[in-house]
Amino acid sequence: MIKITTKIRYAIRLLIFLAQHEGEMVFLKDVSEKENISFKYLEQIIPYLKNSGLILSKRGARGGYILAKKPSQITIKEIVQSIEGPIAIVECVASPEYCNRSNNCVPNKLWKKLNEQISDTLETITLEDLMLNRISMEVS
Amino acid sequence: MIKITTKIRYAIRLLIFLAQHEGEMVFLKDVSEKENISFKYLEQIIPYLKNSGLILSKRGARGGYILAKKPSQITIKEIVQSIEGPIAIVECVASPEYCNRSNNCVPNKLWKKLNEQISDTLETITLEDLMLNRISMEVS
DNA sequence: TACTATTCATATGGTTTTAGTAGGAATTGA
DNA sequence: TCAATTCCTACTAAAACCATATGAATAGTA
Repeated sequence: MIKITTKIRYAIRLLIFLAQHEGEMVFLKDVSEKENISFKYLEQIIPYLKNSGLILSKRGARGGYILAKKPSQITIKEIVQSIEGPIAIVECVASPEYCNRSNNCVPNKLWKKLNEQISDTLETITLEDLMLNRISMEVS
Repeated sequence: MIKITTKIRYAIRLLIFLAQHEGEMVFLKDVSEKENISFKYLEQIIPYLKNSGLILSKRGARGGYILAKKPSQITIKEIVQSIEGPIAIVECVASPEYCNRSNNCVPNKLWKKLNEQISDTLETITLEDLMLNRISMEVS
């Protein structure tokens, strides 16, 4: 049903690593080794984060990556969306024209609610929150 | 990331159909035609719902299906779980032994929170709520 | 200049999941 | 006996997922 892909999980761990080394240029090689994630796979994740303006890069020897914003200004939602585009647990919540049943579809409201809830939760949590272990388990 | 499969969506529509014909034996053929869902695919979804005690069946001519409980006593969570088992957006929230990082894993708490939130939401909504369009969009 | 370390770009491949289709056996009512 | 229905199981095409592989481009440094 509802699975978080490795791409997203790796992206978050990568960004947390960058956050923990704020100010320094970080080599992907180091992230790969310390976090034990395939270097080549990480390389494929990077472009999404760059295109969304979450990280900056520098090429060549002594190059690397660095956060483009402060950890407190990067939400989990941004990270997810940078990789997978708009959050849509079913097609029709993002594109009503996708399904002609949309108008009088009984379950539609359920999916919309769930979608908003997930979206809201991911939006309220930032990289900084993760770093500082500042996640309350209470339902907000 | 987080997609609702057709199996789950079809199951819910099937059950709503049964709920709308409470008391009658319903032919799968009718559900298939009225809801415009592949008959053969629906047939494959049925066993999950039967095994979870959500529906009862009668074989042979003039057989069919009927809800095993009142719509107010069937939660969306039950339906989802009947098809996909425990709700776990990442393996480690259901089976901590799955990943040895679990102990000091920074994102873990995020996934746990999101998982619980989804699980809670699905648990509070019943088939009856869907039928009566009784889904509030406010975040509870 | 040559070398090395790094990012960047693109192609390829194996496995699993998804979303069905298909055929026929078993059961039951008329 | 027949027709209508559920039940059971096998098969398949396409997509998604999770990588691996190769090499080009870039930049610092000796």
